[in-house]
Amino acid sequence: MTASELPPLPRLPSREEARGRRPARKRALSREAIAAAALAIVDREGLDALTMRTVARYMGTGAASLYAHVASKDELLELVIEQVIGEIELPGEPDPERWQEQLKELARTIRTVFSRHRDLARASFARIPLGENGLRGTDWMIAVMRAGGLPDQVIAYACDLFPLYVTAVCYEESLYGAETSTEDIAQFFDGMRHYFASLPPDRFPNVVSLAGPLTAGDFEGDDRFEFGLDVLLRGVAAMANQAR
Amino acid sequence: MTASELPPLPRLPSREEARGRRPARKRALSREAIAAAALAIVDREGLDALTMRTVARYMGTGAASLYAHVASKDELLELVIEQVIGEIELPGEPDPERWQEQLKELARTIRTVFSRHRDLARASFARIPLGENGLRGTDWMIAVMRAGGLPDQVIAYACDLFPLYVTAVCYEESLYGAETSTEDIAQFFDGMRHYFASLPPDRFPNVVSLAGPLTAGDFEGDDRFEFGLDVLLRGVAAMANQAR
DNA sequence: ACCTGAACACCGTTCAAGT
DNA sequence: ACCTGAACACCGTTCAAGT
Repeated sequence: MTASELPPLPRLPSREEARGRRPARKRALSREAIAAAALAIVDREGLDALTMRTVARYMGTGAASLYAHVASKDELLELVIEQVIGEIELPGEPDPERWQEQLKELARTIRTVFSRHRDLARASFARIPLGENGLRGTDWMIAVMRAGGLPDQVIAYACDLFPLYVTAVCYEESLYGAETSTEDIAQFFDGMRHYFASLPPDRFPNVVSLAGPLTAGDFEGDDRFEFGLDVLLRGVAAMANQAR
Repeated sequence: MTASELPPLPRLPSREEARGRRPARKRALSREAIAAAALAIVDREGLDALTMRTVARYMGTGAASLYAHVASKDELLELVIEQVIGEIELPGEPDPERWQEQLKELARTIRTVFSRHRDLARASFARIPLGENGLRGTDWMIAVMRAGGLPDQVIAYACDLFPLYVTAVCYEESLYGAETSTEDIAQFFDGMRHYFASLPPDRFPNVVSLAGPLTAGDFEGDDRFEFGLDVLLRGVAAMANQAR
């Protein structure tokens, strides 16, 4: 679990860089404890409740004490996300016969894992996972797509595109928070259908006539999510024998 | 531009609903002025600088005064986003011969428009555009895909999927903020390639060997973005003659 | 009816002072 | 060397009091 063997992470230059700020010495144990506390708070009360102060209170200290082990709230989030990515179990050995299905399996697992942690996906989105666990996943994806016989550049771009899609969906879905009941969501979709259906047909003829399908896909099921996976895999598969 | 002719928007129930809060009477002119000020601040200093206080200062009042015209900061953001969506010019009449290219054109335009407004995409992501301008775009997309002969449910899901992809990319790209120079980005990608290349090959063999392609796609050009568009369109096109 | 100063209940982060 | 109380410079939103 230690990142000590990995080379230092590449970063965009930050403003503080100039005035020679040294990263504080940190004890591995405490970093993990802080990350665990942070995740517990997210799981219990959601991302908005995650505050340097709430984490500190959870651990019986003041917020300032955390900065001895963690450089910023952003670094703390990175820690929490890396840990959650670690929960993702990869499907089995890459199988040339089933590479598409295996990629879908991974996507479904990622979605499941994030759904266990409230709206953490919101913080995870748009972060390149360069830690151990993220790399493990990327390495596996490459292996699977190589088994599928895809060209290198297609594989490389797809390694961005798949997680982008999955985490974007997770982000969206996390907005129907834990406090929003299934009925509330159903009613919201119902309301949206009625809204679309009652729009002026001269101005939005297609939206009006497609009100039903636009608001279909029960959010209990996975129709929308599976549709996106299908599209991505068919699209990528179509690039199997092609220079790009 | 007025939404007065549209039916009321469907919403998820909010906590305040219970205690019977009335939406304040608002003067259309001031709402627009506030939205214009907000957009000006975003354009000049970025989304983080957009604050009820900065908007108020910009207009020569206190923050509290804004609440006579706008229910919350979130509503203000919605206003700003609707206005920016209005900047998106739709490609011409749907053409059955060119429907795929036309959809790509729209995607490129959306990306261009958002790139004009700093990191506003961050706020726009995961919002369903139910206003005039968003509906206009959705109606057009449906028309184009109908010209392409796609099944209704495929069209409906694709109306979610395309904007999801485009805004997700915009979100990501907005993280390389205006203050990050092209060289900084190039160096970051360089650093990432070296990072991948210097990982332990026994643990991450595929990442190591694919370090080049993984970090390819100059961010000046649009390779990555175009790859995603290609995948989406090939995938959706593959569903043309299929029950779903 | 509209506007607003002041306040409330928060933030992330810093830093001098303690142990 | 590590920890922390207090402070700094902010937030979104409310509300009593003004006009």
